[in-house]
Amino acid sequence: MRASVPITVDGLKSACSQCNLVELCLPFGMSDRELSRLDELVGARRKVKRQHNLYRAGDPFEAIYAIRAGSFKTDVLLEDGREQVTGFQMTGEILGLDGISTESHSCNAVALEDSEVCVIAYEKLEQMSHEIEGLQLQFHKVMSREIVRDHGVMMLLGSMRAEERLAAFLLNMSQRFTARGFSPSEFNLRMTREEIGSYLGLKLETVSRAFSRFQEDGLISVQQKHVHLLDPAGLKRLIQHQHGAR
Amino acid sequence: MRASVPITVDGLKSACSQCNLVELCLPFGMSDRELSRLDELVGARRKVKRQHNLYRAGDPFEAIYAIRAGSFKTDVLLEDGREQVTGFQMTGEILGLDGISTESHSCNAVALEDSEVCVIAYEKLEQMSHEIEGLQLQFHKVMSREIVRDHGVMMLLGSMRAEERLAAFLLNMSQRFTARGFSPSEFNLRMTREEIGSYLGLKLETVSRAFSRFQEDGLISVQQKHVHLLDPAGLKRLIQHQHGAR
DNA sequence: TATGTTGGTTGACTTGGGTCAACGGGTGTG
DNA sequence: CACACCCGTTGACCCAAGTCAACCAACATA
Repeated sequence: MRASVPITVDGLKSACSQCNLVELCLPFGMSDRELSRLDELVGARRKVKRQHNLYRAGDPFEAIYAIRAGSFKTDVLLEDGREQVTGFQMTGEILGLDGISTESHSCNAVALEDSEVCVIAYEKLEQMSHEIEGLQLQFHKVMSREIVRDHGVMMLLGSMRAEERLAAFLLNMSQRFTARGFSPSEFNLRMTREEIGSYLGLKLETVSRAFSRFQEDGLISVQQKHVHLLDPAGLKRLIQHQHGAR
Repeated sequence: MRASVPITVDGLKSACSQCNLVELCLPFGMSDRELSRLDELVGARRKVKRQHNLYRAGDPFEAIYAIRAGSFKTDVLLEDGREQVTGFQMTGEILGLDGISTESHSCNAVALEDSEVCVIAYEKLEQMSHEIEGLQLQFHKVMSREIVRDHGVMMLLGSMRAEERLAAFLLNMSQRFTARGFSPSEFNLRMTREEIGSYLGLKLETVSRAFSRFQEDGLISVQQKHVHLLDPAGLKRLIQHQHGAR
């Protein structure tokens, strides 16, 4: 199994006001004055090595985390060992919101590559939300966005066929890479076929076959984790007109 | 199609401090003093007739809603007409949180029976959250609970077989009816087989067959929307040991 | 540089749940 | 009170995706 949680707290404070992820992360839309006050909020950074947990289901909830570098997956486990990946998170996205409701985390967060997060003590966030106008609103928006995103995944899992799911997944990845200044059409996935499958409610073989099919059809070219979207419009079309779907 | 939105605003103010849903709803865990201040927050009640929309995807976001009586479903639609029910909501539960992120609603909320909601203007909620200690925390918990709930549905859609899904659904309904002081083992569903199917990612025929199967096996007795859980432990077992699942 | 291990692909076969169709019972409306 | 329509049930058939298995490529470790 995985090694236990490595807590590597850097002494250096993170500065939101200096961070190039501002327009993706919690501080989005806040004034300069508010931003500088926000710097107090972010306590420290923490490095998480590939395959290590940022937190586990059942851990007491104390902080939320903004991804500064790298990427994560979150998953929930059933008693009988079945796993469901509930999301993949990239830089600027917030992890740990699930923990607020019961004051303990309800899922596992695992780094897909060596990563670094900003630790935001929840108590402090609550307190500063009372003071900083824009922070409360922005935090609510972040939570709301997570809810909307989850509804999208439910749509995908509940009413799309295998190839539609993968197409939607690839387009979503593309869009998120684009928002981070990377190529919309060419990127390296950080997760395995099995993790993609778990997220999409499919077996890894089905994911692999769908990749191959897309390649045959000239929609993409894939080699291992490297994906090149050759015909994004074609992928979109695939989702819209269901081919006789469920 | 459905009739357009009927806005029936009662003049009478709702009083959280007088409401018997306190321990289920937004005010949960707040002090008496805080509770009485909360009464200002809830502007008016609004009645929504069966099959009518409380709000629709695209509507500008202005308020969230606490269900005072009745029940709702929320759903998202794809361009090609596919529908996915994202949730069923009962008294004391909060609707509309999806709207915060983009300032417009991302799903439809439809009453499953003649219902009534408390209208909570979002602006006012924001403002009062700055002032009332417990309100902000409680609101965050409500949002977080929604996220956790959605993860549960993703688990269900992504890694359970048809009968497991229905069993999980029935146990969830039972638990929620219990929390509202109704029988844990006998209740009337408010939604059709098709709506259950959409929620569970199944066709209505499959839902119907699973109901029949459970009845044959002596786990439940069903007649139309009336359900009697004869062997809840058996239903739980059905979920835990997958019978050779996907 | 060898070597084990993990991740990905592909094929052959099986099956759970979707599809199509017929039918019967409830219920809400005029 | 009657009629229509919607809702639920059941059967027969089919297909998308799961299962099982073999194999290969990449990569990490010795």
